[in-house]
Amino acid sequence: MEKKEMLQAVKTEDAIGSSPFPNSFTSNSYPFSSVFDFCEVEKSSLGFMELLGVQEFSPLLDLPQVSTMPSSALKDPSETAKECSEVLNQQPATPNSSSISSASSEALNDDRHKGEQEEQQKTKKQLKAKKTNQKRQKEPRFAFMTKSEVDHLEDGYRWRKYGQKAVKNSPFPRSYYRCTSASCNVKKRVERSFNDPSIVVTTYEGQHTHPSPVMPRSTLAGASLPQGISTGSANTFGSLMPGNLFLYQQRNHQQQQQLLNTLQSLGFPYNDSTPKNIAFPRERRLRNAGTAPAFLSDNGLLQDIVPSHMLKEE
DNA sequence: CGATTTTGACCGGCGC
DNA sequence: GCGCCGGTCAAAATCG
Repeated sequence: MEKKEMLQAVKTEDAIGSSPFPNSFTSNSYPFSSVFDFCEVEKSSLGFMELLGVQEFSPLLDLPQVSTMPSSALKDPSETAKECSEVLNQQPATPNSSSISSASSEALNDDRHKGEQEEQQKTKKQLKAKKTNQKRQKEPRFAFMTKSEVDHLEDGYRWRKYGQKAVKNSPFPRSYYRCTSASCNVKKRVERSFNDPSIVVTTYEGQHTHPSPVMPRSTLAGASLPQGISTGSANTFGSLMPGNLFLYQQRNHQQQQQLLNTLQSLGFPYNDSTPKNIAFPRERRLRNAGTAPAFLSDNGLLQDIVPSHMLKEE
């Protein structure tokens, strides 16, 4: 019911100002009017998982040289939506994009020499500093809000959890995941809204450097991209969308179509000819055990939307 | 037994 | 400088 309200609450006035979109998202093909544009997709109470909103943000981080970033302007608005403050927080690139931190940390360690340990720590820190510096600056991030019983939504990629932290002012922890594929450093944060525990906020960071292991090649990864959207970014989207859309189509053909239209209007790389045969490894069982009937066991409504040859294809 | 999760420690950034 | 906080590491535990 109140989803609309919530989304509006989350939607901030342009905290990032007139920031350009990432290189890969031109204004033509990706018609978000501001960084925090949302699509309200559906407010049915049917689903256990609903796509509530979509954010694309941190475009500034994609700029090649981000040396003079007014961090104050990028700091999260903090008032608008506490439950999403983390998502909105831009954390843009340290003001100095080079390697200052690593140098200083080395200096700090100088007096306490512990032989090997020190060296290890040094290298660790250097690595970490480099890593974080690079990542923080470059990776575009996308936040999705879904209504779901499960925290970690299946999106076609394999993730390894590498951390969990308590979220301030929230009883729900935030989990940190990393794509298990070697050389792919896409990250994902998952947390529950503290206002509405049924809502899961998933934040993706980075671009997959490989096709989804679950939906190999012809699915969403660049297959039907509007002009100007790179496959890299599209992968980030594409990897994410199917899970949500899939549930929709289980529910109602019309709703599914409506969702597709909405997403299309937002420039999502998704259209009718996009195959939607997605495998659901784990959560599938959970869903089936819960409110969902056995709709996931076959193509079901899938056939209403997807041309049959698509379903066969893989 | 390898892959994944858990969890406390650690680090850097930031505000005061 | 200090403390808080978000994010990450990595050893131990757990899972399949």
